Amino acid sequence: MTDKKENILNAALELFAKEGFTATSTSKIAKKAGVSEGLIFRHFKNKDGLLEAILHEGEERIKILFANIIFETNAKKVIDLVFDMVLGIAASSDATDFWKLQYKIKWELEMYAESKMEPLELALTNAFKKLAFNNPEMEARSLLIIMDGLAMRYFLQKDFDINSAVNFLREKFKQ
Amino acid sequence: MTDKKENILNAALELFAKEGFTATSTSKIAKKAGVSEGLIFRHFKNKDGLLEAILHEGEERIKILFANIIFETNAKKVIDLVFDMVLGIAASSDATDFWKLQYKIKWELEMYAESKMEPLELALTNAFKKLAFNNPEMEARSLLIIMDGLAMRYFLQKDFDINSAVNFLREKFKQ
Amino acid sequence: MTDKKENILNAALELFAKEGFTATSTSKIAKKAGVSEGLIFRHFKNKDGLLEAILHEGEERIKILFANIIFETNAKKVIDLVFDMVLGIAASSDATDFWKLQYKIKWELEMYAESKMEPLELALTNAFKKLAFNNPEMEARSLLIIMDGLAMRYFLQKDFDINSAVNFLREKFKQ
Amino acid sequence: MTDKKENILNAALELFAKEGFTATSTSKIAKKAGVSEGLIFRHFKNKDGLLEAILHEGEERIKILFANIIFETNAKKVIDLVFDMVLGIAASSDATDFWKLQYKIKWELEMYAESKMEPLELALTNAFKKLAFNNPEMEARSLLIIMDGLAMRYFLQKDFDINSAVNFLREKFKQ
DNA sequence: TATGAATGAGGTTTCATTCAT
DNA sequence: AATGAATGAAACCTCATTCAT
Repeated sequence: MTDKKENILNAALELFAKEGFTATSTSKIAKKAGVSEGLIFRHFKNKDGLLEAILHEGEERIKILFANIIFETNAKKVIDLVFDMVLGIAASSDATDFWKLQYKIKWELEMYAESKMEPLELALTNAFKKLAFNNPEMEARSLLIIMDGLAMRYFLQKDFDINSAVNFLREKFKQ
Repeated sequence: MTDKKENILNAALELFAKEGFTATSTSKIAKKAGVSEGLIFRHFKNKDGLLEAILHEGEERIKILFANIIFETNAKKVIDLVFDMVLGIAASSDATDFWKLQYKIKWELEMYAESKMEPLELALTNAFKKLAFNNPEMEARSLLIIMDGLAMRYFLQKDFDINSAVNFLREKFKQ
Repeated sequence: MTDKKENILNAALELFAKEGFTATSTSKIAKKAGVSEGLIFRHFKNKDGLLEAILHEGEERIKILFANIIFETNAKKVIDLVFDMVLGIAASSDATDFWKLQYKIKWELEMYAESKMEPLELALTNAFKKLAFNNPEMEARSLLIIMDGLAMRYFLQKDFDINSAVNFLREKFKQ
Repeated sequence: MTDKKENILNAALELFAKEGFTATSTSKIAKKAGVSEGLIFRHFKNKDGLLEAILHEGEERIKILFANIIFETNAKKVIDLVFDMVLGIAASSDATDFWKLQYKIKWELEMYAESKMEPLELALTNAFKKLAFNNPEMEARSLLIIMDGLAMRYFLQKDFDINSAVNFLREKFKQ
């Protein structure tokens, strides 16, 4: 991948995450990337293609992130890792941009990537089963719902204290 | 308020909730409302002014909704009512539009109306205190975070079974 | 004439003089006049009609102004009065608005009301003839041209010292 | 500069001069220039930017015009050249458009470009000094005021005979 | 007489996209 | 691969004007 193509991808990720897909114009992206507007279309065909490319790169990244959790065999550790993942979002501005885009796009395009989450839900279900929870499926689903709630707050509430919230909920899932 | 003004407000609410604020053009709103485009600007000055008007109406509606919970004295009932409220979202398409807009706008404009939620958080804190929970503040906050997670799933995941999720989590908060 | 009609006329005069005819919207006039926009059209049929009304009032005012000069029999006094008239423009903000509008409209609509000036030119020609000038017609015409130049500077040049310019030119016409 | 950019500039100059800045729509300019409306904004950002570009080109043109007068050392010739300049306006339709725009814009935007005229006023003052006039500063200023008066008449009065007026006034300044 | 709701045409500007180079 | 000129459609908004009350 050429430098300029990367620049476009990075600029678009940042802008889509900050302002949303529709509200970000290709000209703004080109300017931020230090590139002519035409080049965006040469590389990605159209604005949708650019988004697709970003989302595709995102999927790869998510797969890697999830892999670390899915291949964990210690049940308690699995649950802990899920909570850690949320804390990880807040750890780097890069990760923040990345996840914020994922959520913003979800809302703007109204699609919840259930399939992407499935392996994680399965891993969690399995962990809760091992820990002899009554309803491991629902337990797993609930945990992921909470993750979404936490992420939402972190992204949208200026002074949200994500650490104490995560710690508190972590305890709740140790029964 | 004249009929046509109402029509505009209704059309805009529906379209903003379905397509988002930026992606909805004033001409689309006018067409749906059966009204000339200019009338939107006569009544609301701006597209922003139209949004503000809708959001303002929304605040009033939220105040009423919350009042029913806040003035409940039975602690267990308070918590139950919060869960019921989430179920209420799914009960009518009108309520769905209303709440979906609230969430979509939050994401598009990146603002979490913390202040609006404060009275509810206080009422919940008080309820958990009465029920002798260890950390009533965090318990209340967590419950609201979960509400956000549930709403998010309901709006974005096609086949999400909100009822069973709510029922399961409801139990979790009975310790 | 009703109060409100007068208000419209005054507001329009002021705004047309300040911002020009095209650049002044009927809604701005209505707001400044403290009147509904519709009333402008009730009284004056349309925006052009409003301008016409103002211009018509202006003609009356000009006739009166000119009368004082035209009926003067002392030749030297006639010339002096023309110079005094220019100084008079600067004397009151009301007169400034009035004349500024006359000039602005001339430029915007590209019409020089020669006929309006004819009696004045005739009076001046006659005065110069009495004073035995070689070419009284051209002398009169030149004086009026100078008046236009002076007015233009007064209206458009921030720090223009109209008094000293008038005094200097006044001497020039005493040969 | 591309052909189309030039076309826009020319069309705008002509239309602004004929109809005024506010009254000329960008769509009219585009049509006359044989160009898409969007191109105006790509090249000049704004309608204001387009005007600025025209005015900027105008300044350059004025500088060149004035240079010929300012570097003249023969005092009588300097004064003659100023009168010639006015006659020059009427000589070509291109020059007419150019100067008409300068005047129209002055009136529409209410700004007299004193600084632009300063070098000319200085040169004239110097000329009158050399010719031993009593008050060379005022003499120079008056001459320029008269130029404005002449230009105004030429542009606004249908049948104005600029030649005889210029010739007459030219004599007046030979004392 | 006076208002205020309403409109349709047209205004400036932005946008995604194409194309010649 | 990369640019920059160019476009047409559509965006938001303003305007003069009409009409029912």
